[in-house]
Amino acid sequence: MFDRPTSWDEGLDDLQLEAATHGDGPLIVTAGAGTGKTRVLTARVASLLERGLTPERILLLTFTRRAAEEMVSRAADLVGLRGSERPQGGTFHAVAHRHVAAYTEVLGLPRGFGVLDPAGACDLMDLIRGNHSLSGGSTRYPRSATLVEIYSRCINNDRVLSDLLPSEYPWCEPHQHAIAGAFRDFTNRKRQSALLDFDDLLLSWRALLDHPHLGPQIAERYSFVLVDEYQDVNPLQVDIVRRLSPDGRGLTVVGDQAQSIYGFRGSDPRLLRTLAGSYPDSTIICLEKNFRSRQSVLSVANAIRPPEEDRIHLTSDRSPGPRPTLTRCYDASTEARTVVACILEAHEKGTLLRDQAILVRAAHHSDLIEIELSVRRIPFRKYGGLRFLDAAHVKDFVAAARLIDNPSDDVAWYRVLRLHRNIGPARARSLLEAVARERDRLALWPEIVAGAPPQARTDLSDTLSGLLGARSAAAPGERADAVLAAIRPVLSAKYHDVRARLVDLDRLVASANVVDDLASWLADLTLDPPISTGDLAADPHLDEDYVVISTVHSAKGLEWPIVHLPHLVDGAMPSDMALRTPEGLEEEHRLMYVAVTRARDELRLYAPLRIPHHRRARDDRHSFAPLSRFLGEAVKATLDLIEEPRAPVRVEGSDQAARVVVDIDRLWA
DNA sequence: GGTAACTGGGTTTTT
DNA sequence: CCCAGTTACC
Repeated sequence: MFDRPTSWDEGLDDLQLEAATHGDGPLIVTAGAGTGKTRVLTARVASLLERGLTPERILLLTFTRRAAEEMVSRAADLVGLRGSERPQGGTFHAVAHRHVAAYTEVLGLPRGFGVLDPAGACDLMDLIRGNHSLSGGSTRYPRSATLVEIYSRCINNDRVLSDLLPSEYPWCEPHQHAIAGAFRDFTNRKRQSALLDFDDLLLSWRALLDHPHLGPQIAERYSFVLVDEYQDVNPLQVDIVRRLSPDGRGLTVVGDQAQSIYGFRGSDPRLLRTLAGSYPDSTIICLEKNFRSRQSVLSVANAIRPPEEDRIHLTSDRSPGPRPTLTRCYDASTEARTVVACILEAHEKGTLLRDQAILVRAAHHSDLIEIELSVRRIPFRKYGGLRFLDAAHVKDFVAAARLIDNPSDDVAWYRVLRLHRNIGPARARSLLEAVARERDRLALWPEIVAGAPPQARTDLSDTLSGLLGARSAAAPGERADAVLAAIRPVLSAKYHDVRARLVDLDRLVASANVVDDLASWLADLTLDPPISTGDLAADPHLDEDYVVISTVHSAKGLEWPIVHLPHLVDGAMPSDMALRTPEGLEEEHRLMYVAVTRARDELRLYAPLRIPHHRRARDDRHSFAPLSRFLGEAVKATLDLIEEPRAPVRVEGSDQAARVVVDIDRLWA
């Protein structure tokens, strides 16, 4: 019946097996870091499939698309399922997009709606903030990125602006009225432009599930709904899950409160804790057996695991392994040299570069390390931080491509118009006013050109006629090609380093060759942006060896034999940006826990005495201790593991500060 | 009235 | 390095 290379239950321990084979009552798996929750989910999907459940009846919601694909395809392989018959899987946003796009009429949405990414949302907010006395004058107004953030928080946490503002954004409170006006305008403009931002996707999905007939019908399509990383859902996503499985039948949720690190996106660790209460007949399985790390790494992890109700204590059968180290460095550049020296040392002892990762709180914390790596010609790859889609030229291209299918898209128009010389914000705005959104503005391009300043007309008409021409190309690849051809001249005029940028775009265009239609390709690109241009490259060399640099957030769910954690200094880790509220510090604490538990064998902590940016705590922030309490815990735990410290080691222990100096000679080097 | 070119201050995390 | 604010030019 099934062609089964390996059994899906192979190597699972009793608890994991229990979770994987659980019946259809609500199941909550609390899984500490490295306890095999991915394996459990995969095995559960495989076991359901083996029981004969049709793949379409299973929905797997994950945090990244990669995780979904990995689990779904592994489960399918385990039971020998082939081809197109696969369970449905994806991020909340990707699945929302799928459902919403299938029911546009019911939702009163335009058929060819576009997806507005966060950067686009900022552009739109920029476009309208002037109308709401949120710019100009001598006052300092919230930046458009902040406005979008506030907007998103209101939606994802179901909180009213007047309630959210005083507690979370007190300095914006004086502008509350203007902000409310801007938000109203913001939603209107999105509607008029046939655009849905990330929040709208979730809102629309929830609305669809609330539909009296369709909602239950859609929910009943799935006998089993599995949610990964539940600690990172926000109230809006909780609503969606509840509607997909009102009584909890067939619902499986996996998560770890101590790894909830997306508060800024509205998630709240309490949502996992209170879930059991809302499904009274739920089964809770708690996984504490760690299969990833050496005991010495776990000792540090357990020491800093934030005290929660679940009392998870990780244990491992693996040998203790080398003790974690904490290295104090004089400043950030000493630190950079130290980290790189450690990487090289491990490399010479036989650890591949790609088995080592450098994890940082904020993308720019690795700046000096990146320089040091480049100088020493050590290849590295960076995840998190600036994304491919954030590069100006990529945004230009995507905007131009969006106009083809959706000529009412104000955000895209605004960007494309401003690409041209002598067209700035003000002219772009007035040109847009000239042709009503309801008409096909791309076909009416001569009207737009006529309104442009004379110096800009030739370029503008070339671009716009080129874009209109692109529309007649049938294949998505050809269309993308034509779009690039249409904007190539203006790009050359705008960027002095066009050549490098065109290489990126050529690669992007090439990837459009294998898709069915351009609009959904753009939506996919927006919902799951490639992390770097490298991701678009056809075939990465298998023998390629590089160090991974990643933000802790982007490292979630991943592991490496050796993990380096630099920049453990107040202001950086924990980030002083997070210290506005007590919950902020708690989340930083969990972030540290996530970082530490990425290590399989070796953990190396680095703490510079000073960092380049001399920012001081502001009045509206809680002042912080010289060394935060969780680093103190890590230090103590690390010290406990050091049997014979190499002198000179100095320890100053108090609740406020505990520090070790291991590499004191570095100070004078 | 609007654009381009320059200056100075500030930099979290991401679907 | 990106953004906002300023100034000099069209």
